[in-house]
Amino acid sequence: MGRAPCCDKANVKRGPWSPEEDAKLKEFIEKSGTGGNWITLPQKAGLKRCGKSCRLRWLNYLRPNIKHGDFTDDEDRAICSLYANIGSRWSIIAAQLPGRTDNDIKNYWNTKLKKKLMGLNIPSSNNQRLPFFPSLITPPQPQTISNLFRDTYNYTPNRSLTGQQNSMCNNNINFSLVTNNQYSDYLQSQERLVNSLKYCTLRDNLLMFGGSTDQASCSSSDGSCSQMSYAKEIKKEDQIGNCNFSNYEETQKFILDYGNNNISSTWADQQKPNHQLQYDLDEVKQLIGSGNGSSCNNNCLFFNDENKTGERGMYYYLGSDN
DNA sequence: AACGGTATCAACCGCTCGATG
DNA sequence: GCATCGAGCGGTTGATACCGT
Repeated sequence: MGRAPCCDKANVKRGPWSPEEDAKLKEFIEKSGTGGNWITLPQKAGLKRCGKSCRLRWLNYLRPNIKHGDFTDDEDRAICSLYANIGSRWSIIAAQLPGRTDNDIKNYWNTKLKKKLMGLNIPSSNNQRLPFFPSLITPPQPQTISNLFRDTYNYTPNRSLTGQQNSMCNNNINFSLVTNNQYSDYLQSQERLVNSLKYCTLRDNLLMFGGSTDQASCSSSDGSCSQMSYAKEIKKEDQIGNCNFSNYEETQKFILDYGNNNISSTWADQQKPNHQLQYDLDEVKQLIGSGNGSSCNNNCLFFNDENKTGERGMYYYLGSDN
């Protein structure tokens, strides 16, 4: 048995709202509020509409300080950065953009922004290296950086699902070529990576994610840093796609800022690490290779480390050690 | 002017989650 | 612990505006 409908669909009006209905709803809510009950609101307001419809109309169109259209470059950047990190969590993204609704952002993303950022050529056959990078970030780029991202595009769609789940240190979220070879998933991952790259810049051979291009460099201790300081160490022959760190010096230390993973906090809050931990290369390799769902996106390295933190699923910022 | 294809976006649908009894 | 309900969410749809031929 299916769920009971939220209202009598035969007796409610559907489709576009008339100016009269808008005025009625606006006047009622401004006068009486929603009362925390959308289901009974239309009856009280004298509207022949479903409560859900009223709620949507109010939240997306009638409530004060709503902005429509004309997204700014800063808003574009924020949307892309957030999408690259958390995916299509439109309500969370909207919460970071005052005056914007989740519906608006979703529509904007699906109809404009996505296309604006997608300059991708779809491979005509499997195992084909994908060209994409030069069209999105203005050349010339330092060779090491180019190679870093080019190497992430060794697409091998026929790889087996068996075996260890490799985390992908490619500045992407859930770039799961190994665990999921569905082509659509691959495209989605690509899209997010492209979105990340669109808004990264180079400063002193460091890769900067998010924020404005003139954002000052910072130490890894202040928590606002979004730099991936190890980028300059990557060599062409490194196998970044499966997190092979073989070209790192064994004595190299990784500073990992201990962050929080409270998704409901504001975006700014999530950028503030609480403290730092220091790992050597072996530890990092071990954590990444543990197969416990570890992953890497933007400058965040996700893994479980119960030994040091006593908690699971926390994430860390890969900071600078120099 | 007519037509077909595409883009846009408001609105809907169905699901999940948390609150409540 | 379970059932029920409403709010909220993300995906999808459909009307229509726009554009090219």
